[in-house]
Amino acid sequence: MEIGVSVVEGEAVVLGSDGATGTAQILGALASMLHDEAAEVVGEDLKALMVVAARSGGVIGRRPFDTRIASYVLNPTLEGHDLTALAERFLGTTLPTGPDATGARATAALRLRPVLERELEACEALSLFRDVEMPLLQILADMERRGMLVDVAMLAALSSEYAGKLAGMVEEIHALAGETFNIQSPPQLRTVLFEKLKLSTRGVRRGKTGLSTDVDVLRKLAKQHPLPALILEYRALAKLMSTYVDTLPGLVNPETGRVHTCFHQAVAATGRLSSSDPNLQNIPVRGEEGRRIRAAFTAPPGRCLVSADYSQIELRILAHLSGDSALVDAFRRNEDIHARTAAEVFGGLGGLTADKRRAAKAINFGIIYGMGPARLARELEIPHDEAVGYIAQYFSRYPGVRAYVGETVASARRLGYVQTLMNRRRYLPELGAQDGGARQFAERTAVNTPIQGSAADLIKVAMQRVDRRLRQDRLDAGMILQVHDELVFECAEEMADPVAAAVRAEMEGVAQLIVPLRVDVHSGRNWAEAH
DNA sequence: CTGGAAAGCGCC
DNA sequence: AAAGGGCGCTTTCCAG
Repeated sequence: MEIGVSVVEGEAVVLGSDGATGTAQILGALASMLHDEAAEVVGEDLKALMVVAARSGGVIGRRPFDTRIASYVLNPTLEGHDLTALAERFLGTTLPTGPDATGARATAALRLRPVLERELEACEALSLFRDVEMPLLQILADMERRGMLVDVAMLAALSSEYAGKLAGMVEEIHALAGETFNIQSPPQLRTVLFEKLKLSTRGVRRGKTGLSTDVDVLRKLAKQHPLPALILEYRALAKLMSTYVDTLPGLVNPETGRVHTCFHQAVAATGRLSSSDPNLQNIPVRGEEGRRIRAAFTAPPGRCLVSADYSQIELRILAHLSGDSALVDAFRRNEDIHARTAAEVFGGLGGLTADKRRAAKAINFGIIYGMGPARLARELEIPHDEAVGYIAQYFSRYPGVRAYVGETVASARRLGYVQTLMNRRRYLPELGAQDGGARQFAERTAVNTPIQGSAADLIKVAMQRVDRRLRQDRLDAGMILQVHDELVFECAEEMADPVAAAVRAEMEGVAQLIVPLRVDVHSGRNWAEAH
């Protein structure tokens, strides 16, 4: 049996191969229909359907085909991945919309499958689609359904505490400024800093509307006046308050007492997942207050959280892709990579200082992102020519990386796209742009995307391996979160050790790169402890 | 009133 | 020259 599915306005419309259409409003009926594992379900946004089906014990066939994700794998940055756009692009038909058009839309989904499959085959991405992205669909649905427990009382306590602190800071800031103004308004703040207090604007960057007041600028200004530092402190706390402390409780599902984030599988240009409502991929971790918020993400009594994150996965991928002998050597010896770069760039003499390591870390990341000397100079607060020297020294010590960067950009210009380890493709038409700025941006993207995107490939495969292993071993543990290089599980407290061992083994064994993959695993009562 | 741009910032 | 890659969310501010 073949079923076309179109999810319109959150309502699943099912089309049987006999052509009969119907709106499945009763979830039980839908689930039983989909319980037929022989069914081949074709449609868009199948994850929503899987969440529904899983609730009633149903499955979505053996070989689901999601048209949106197929389109995304073919060309992630294209504007429309919806059925209407795909029908236009691949079938040359204009699809009707609305409640009466569901049958036509489901039919289009069925017709699109063979077309999209041929396209995927043509760019050798069929395996990525069929063996990685489609199996991930069910895993993400399960993760969303499980959700994560949030200690709302803890957040409420933080809220009162922060409210008091913020109120005090507002008074202090207004007193220091000599007037009351909206601290959260960059234009008003700009007036206070540069017109009223007449702070020096030397070296202050400009945005589109005038002088910037962002964190870098305020840090510089802090040397002239006590106000900027206070603003920074206020902003940090206000950010935590409005984005997390006061918002998260409202996103807790009253039936489960948990937050059920939505993972998006066809959004990020590199192949990464994204997360929303709430975004659990940007929960604070740095700083004392950040960790207090993270600690509000917990496991229920008797259970605990296990977190496993890849160590330096992007730099390891750079080592693999470039084959640079020094970089490969460093990882094979399991060295501290930032210390190694510090030694290479600054010489082994004088020993490793905290400053040197911090600088080396900035350079290591800068290379991945295609950083120029100006940015490095700003970040390290050093003269521009010194930054130029460091970058030159880096490339002379890691010549394989230099060659890789050059070859990657050249190949991208020739082909018009770059690819990841699993043939995820990203087209970069801007490489041929007249506008130098746009072209350089595309060149940085050409270098970064294979690295970031390959990391995304690997962790997606890892998710599948770990999920299968946990089921095989009958471990009472469920994956609940993915944060790009980290997986989080909830499990029975006494199972933490075997879960950790299984997770580590599956993650480290996900692929044989020319350097080993390393995973750090921790467990705890809450996410801060487990990190 | 809503929508969107801009600025800013949390994470990897 | 305006900058390192990728996201999502908040607030402000202004236009419709």
